[in-house]
Amino acid sequence: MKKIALECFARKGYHNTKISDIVKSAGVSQGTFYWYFASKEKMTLELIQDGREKLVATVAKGYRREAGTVTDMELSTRRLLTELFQFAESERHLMVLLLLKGQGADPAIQTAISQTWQTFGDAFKNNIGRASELGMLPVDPQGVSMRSLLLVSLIEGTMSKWLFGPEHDVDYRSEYSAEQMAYAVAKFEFYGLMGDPLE
Amino acid sequence: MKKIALECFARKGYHNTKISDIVKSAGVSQGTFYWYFASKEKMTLELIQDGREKLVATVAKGYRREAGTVTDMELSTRRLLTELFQFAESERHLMVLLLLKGQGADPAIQTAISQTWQTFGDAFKNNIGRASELGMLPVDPQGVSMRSLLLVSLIEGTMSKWLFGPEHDVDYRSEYSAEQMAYAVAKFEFYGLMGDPLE
Amino acid sequence: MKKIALECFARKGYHNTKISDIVKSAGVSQGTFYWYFASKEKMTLELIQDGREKLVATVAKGYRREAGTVTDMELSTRRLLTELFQFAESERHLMVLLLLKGQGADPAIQTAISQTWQTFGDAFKNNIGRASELGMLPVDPQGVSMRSLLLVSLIEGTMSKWLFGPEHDVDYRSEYSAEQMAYAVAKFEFYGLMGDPLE
Amino acid sequence: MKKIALECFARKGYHNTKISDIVKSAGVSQGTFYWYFASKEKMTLELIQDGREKLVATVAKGYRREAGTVTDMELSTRRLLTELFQFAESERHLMVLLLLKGQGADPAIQTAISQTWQTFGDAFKNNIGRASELGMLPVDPQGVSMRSLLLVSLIEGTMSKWLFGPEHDVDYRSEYSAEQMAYAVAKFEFYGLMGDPLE
DNA sequence: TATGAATGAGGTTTCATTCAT
DNA sequence: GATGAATGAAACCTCATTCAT
Repeated sequence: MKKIALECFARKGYHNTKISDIVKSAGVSQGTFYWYFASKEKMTLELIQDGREKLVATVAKGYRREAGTVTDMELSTRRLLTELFQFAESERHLMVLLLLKGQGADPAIQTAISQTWQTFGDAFKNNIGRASELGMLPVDPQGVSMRSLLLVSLIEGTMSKWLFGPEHDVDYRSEYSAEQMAYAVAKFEFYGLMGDPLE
Repeated sequence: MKKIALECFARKGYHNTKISDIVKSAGVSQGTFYWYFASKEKMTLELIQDGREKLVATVAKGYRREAGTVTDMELSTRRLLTELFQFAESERHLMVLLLLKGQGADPAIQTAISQTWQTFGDAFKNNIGRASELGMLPVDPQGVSMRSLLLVSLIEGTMSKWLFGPEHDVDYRSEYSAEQMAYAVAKFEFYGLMGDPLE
Repeated sequence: MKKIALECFARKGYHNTKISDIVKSAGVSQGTFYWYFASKEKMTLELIQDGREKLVATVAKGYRREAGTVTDMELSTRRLLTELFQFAESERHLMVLLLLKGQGADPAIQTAISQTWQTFGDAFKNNIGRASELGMLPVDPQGVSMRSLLLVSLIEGTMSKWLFGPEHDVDYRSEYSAEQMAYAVAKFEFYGLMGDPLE
Repeated sequence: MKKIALECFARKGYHNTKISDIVKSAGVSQGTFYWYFASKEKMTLELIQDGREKLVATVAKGYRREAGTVTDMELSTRRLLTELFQFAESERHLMVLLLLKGQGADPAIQTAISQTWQTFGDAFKNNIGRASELGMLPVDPQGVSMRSLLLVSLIEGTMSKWLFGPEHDVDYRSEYSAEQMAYAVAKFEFYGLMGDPLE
């Protein structure tokens, strides 16, 4: 039932998904929903909690960075991004909740989503910090928080647009593969628009 | 009344803002709302339409790019971004609707918001295209669409995080000024993490 | 609408009275109920509050006791009880809520009813206290609280049985008039079963 | 399970006690309830039936009145009341259902409770009748029904207030013992407020 | 222009009861 | 005997919208 609810949320948003929609799709009665979940809100929080765990696991799995040259760093970033984009693709309905449709929901849900992204962002912030200390990145007087802000914005934004396109369509498929995205984003992350993409 | 509605939407989201909230804040009666607007949805669409015009005007105003060196380009980008961040700051309530809280709303509203961002993105896409043709940017085999995707994601994301912080709080104030953000984003846009920020 | 609700409560009890019953009797829509009252509970509390005020006013009106002989006291008690029984008869629906049907309701309502009877009981307690001090009543070693407990129990109980009969029927009418009840209760109050009722 | 149900009813009232509450307290499943009882209502009726039998037995046990003087009568009344108050104390949860919380229940249950009290009242009525015939009580032109009404009201009311206090709290304990109550009520019953309580 | 009482469809949630295992 | 998942009717309540004044 959770899976069905997730799809409904993805397609119609939190508020526009009625319990009756979910149970109709699941082929059970209204009462059954309340046998499994205390309320609509509680169920959504479970959904987000589940999603957060998967997302964090993916980040942890992707982040195997051996210290070394900038090229090593770029490579390992590419590996992480590939994992991330692949995960996002395989969990579109979850991502639409986390990236977009949670916005219309109730405060408790918003908070849960924000925390998820904060956990996500922290992983990147730590990494940039470590890389700076190792002298692999130029020192930034505005500190690590600005850089991680830029970085996370970039990743969240590209993920969202790659998955759902400009219209936020759940069934949108980009012309680019997860690997291509990871390559392009990693390149941009390190070298910006000036980076030689052919290199 | 529009202004008040915008603030309500910004604070509570579209669905959680009731007509009765708006009119109570405005000090008028329910009926009066329906004398001015055909419906909640229509009013919101007006709000977005107004916002789109202002946003486009700001982009148009900021984009005065004289062809020249990459440094010229960076400079003019910085000017545009400064305008944008300043505009966003002065129109927080509008931006929260466009960037975040429109997500919970009805399809027509979502579409209007998407179109607004598409208009926004097109301006950047055209510019990158022209710059590539003039040989100011390395040629990218994945074309201009990937680059504008990255760029717009970066700008939208940083704007959102700068304005509302990690918790999406309407009253959040960043430690960075609009100018600082514009500088950092422009730098990152052109040179990525490797760009020497002290240069 | 309050009046209609009171009658419904009187006939069916709090829980067995649905909002739909009330509005159907009133000939309005469900929504209208919620225009006037915040909730079923809030409305019932208003009902009880209104009732308490009337009840207290009646007690105040009836209690004009000039110090004097025991016969004076009995007479003034009879006057008070007459007022009370007449009031109860004219407000049957209120009394059924206060005396009986409030029992099935929610905690807040129960509390409000309890407080009403406490206010009621205090009036009697004060009076017995004063009468004892003036030497009009034999001194009771168990103090005034036992006596007022007995007295209030007697009055509440007889009122309830006189109004609604053994079956708690709202439409029950006793064979005794309010005056007859007041006479009998006052007699019993002062002399018990041994009091010569013909005197 | 009946015992547990009785306690639940006593604490929360009939309607506010859910089957799920009862079975949770009993440590069995919902289905088990319906293996033992046909329905919530039927079970409650059983509860009341059981209670009625015990109550009647208590009255029967207490009522051993030898004809004689008024003092004999007062004494035997005191004995009966002592039995009654002791029984009530030992069966608080039953009494709260019979005296108070049955009010919110369904018609069939109300009727069963009313009948219980009628049975109860009849015992007293018969007794007063016999005492009047034997010339032990002054003749009352309003007949025996008024007197028994007063008497039963007094007893039910004092029992209720003694057991549960002004707030109808199941766990309330009066400062008076069952014997003290019986003494005071019997005194009041025969001599009213004028009775010399020290005699 | 402006009011505010009235509407009613539809939302989430409750809970006594059933039934296959 | 006992379970617990499943049911569905019906409850309370919400809120965008209407309309007589």
